[in-house]
Amino acid sequence: MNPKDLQATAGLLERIGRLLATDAHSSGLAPVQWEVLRYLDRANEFSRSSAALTAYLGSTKGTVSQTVKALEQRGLVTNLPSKQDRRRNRLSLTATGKKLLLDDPMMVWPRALNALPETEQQRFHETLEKLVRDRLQSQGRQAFGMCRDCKYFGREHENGQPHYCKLLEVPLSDAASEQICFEQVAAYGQE
Amino acid sequence: MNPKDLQATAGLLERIGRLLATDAHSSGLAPVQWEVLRYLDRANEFSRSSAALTAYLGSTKGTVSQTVKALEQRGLVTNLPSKQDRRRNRLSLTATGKKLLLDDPMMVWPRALNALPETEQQRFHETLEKLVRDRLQSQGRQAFGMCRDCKYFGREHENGQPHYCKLLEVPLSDAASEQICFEQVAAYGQE
DNA sequence: TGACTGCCGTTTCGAGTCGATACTAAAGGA
DNA sequence: TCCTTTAGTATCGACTCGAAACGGCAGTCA
Repeated sequence: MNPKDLQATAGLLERIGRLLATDAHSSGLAPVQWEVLRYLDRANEFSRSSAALTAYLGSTKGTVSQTVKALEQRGLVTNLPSKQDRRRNRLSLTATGKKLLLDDPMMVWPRALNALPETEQQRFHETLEKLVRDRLQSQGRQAFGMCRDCKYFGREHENGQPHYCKLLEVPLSDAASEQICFEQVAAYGQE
Repeated sequence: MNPKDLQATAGLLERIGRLLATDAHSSGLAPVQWEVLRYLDRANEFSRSSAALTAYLGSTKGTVSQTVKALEQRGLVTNLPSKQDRRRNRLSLTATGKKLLLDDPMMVWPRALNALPETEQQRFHETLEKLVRDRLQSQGRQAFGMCRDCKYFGREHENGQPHYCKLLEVPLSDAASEQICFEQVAAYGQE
C-alpha cells in the first residue's frame, strides 16, 4: 500500500480510539476509569498496585493516584497498604465495582467482532497484537501479557496447584494463569 | 473465536486507543487538538465548520467551541464568520498549523503498518473500515468518507474541473475529490 | 547502628477535555 | 413582523494529564 493509504489506515485507528473514548465517556465514568476497572479485574495479585497500573497505562504515578482516589470515592475500588512492603499499596475492585463492569461499554466491540468471519477475526487479532507489541517495545514499555504466555511460566505441579511461576516462585491456579501479570515476559521471541 | 478471545481482541483495541492518546499527549497538544488539525487538513471547504467538526468528533458544540478557541490562541487555526451565512464559521489551518502537522505523532503508525506484508495491510484496513462504519452507523452517526466514494460524486467534466458534486452542484478538482466531506454518503451499500 | 539511596505513593498546580445548560445572533418561513 | 430553528459562544463542575515537590520506607554500605 502507498503512503497515503497507510495514512488512511492510521486514520481509522484514530477514529476507533475516539469511538472508544466517547463510548466510555457517555456511560458515566471517564475512559481511564473504565480501563482501571478492567485492569484490576484481569490482573493477578502481584500486579494490582499503583506502580503496575502506572506502567500499564503509560501514565504518571501522580495521575494514577488521582484516578484511583476518584474511584475510591465512588466506592468502586479499595486502596490498602501492603503488609509485606508498606510503601506499596494493594488495589481491589469492590463488589459494586465488579457489578459495574458488567455494563462495560467496551463490550460492544466483541459483539461487532463476532459478526466477522472466523478467519478474519483471527487475522485481525494477530495484526493488532503485532502492532501493539511493536509499539510498546519501541517505547521501552512492558507488554503486560498473560501469565501463561510468560517465559517464567512452568507447568510443574506444586502445592496442589497445576502451574508454577519460576520468577516469583509461587504456585499458580488455572485461573491465575490467565490473568495479566506485571512481570510477564513473552515466551516467544520478539523478532 | 470464543467470547474470551474476542474480549482479548477488544482489549487490544483499547490499548491501541490508549497508545494513540498518550503519544498525542506527550507531544505538546491534547489528543483532540491533534484530531482537529488533521481533520481541517483533510476536509473539503464545505466541511470546515464547527458543526461538521462536532459531528466528526462525536462531541458537543460547546466542547468544540472551546477546543477551537484554544487552537486559535496558539495561532494554529483561524475562525472566521462565513459570508453567505453569518451564523456559520469557517475554520482554517494557519501556516504554523500546517507546519506543526508534519510532526504529527500519529505518523508512527503508517511506518509500523508498512512493516507488515502487503496482503496483511490490505486485510487489516478492510476489517478496521468495517468495524468503524458499523459502529458509527449503529450510533446514527455519519461516516465522513472521501468525496470520491460518495454517491453524489460525478465524473462529469465541468468548468475545466474533472469532477462534479451532484448534491452541492459544484465542480470538483482532483485534490478536492480526495478530501473528507461532511455530506458524504457511501456509494456502496451498507449491507 | 546509622546514613545514604532509590523507590513508591500522595499532593498540588496549571492547562485542557468533556457534557450540560443557558445564552446570543442570524436565517428563514408563515 | 413575529416566531422558530440553527450556529456558535460562555460558563460550570468533574475529570485527565504531566511536572514537581514531599514524605515514608526498604535495602545497602559503612
